Amino acid sequence: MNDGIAEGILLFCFGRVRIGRENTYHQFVSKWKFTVVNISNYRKKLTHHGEKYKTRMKSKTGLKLPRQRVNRRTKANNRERHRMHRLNSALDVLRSILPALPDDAQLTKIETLRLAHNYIWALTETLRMADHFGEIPDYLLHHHLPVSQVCMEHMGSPTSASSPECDSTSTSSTWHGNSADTWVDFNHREHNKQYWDESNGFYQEESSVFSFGF
DNA sequence: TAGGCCATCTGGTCCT
DNA sequence: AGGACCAGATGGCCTA
Repeated sequence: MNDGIAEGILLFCFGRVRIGRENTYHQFVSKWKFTVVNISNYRKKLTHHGEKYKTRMKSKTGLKLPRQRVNRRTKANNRERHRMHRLNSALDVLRSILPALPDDAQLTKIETLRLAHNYIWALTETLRMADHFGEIPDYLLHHHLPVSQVCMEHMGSPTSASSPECDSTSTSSTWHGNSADTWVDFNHREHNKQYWDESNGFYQEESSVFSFGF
């Protein structure tokens, strides 16, 4: 894979990154440089296992449970805690292999999954286009196109059907939703509003132009 | 202070 | 029976 293709993937994948609750996700991609998220800088919760919940448990139930049941519940809680830790570890691994943001802001869980989804789709699309045309498609590198237009142009392809912006098959309200999400055009540092367009089945941008180029 | 994100607890369900 | 998985509830931390 040459630098042009790699760059195209990065641009396409990071074309939009949710900035959500604060402006800590400064959008930037240094050419063909993947930065591993500094997981150690991620704010860790200063909680002691179960300590802060004992009070709630006691007041909520108000009952003295049989010792056997308490033991079972305790073991189940430990298993569940370890299961969630494994899940979080897997998410950390996923974050580490995704093209990372330059600062140490860590992607949230949902952002990690969405970015991974975008990334896989971009890789797949890039390979498909490279295989078909022998080069990276222009819209990944130079052209300024509305995202919806790019998606519409590829609505027929199997891979594009799974694109977050193009997915018209999903009925998940948590993925598309009906509310506007705030995204950033990282090339222009502009905040754009996206709306789920029910009639067309894709995100419609308030801003009409989306840049894929530097 | 409200809202977002998170860890944890909990009870239900399914599977081995 | 016990473990895995799931979703709802709860409360802490952080930021705007």
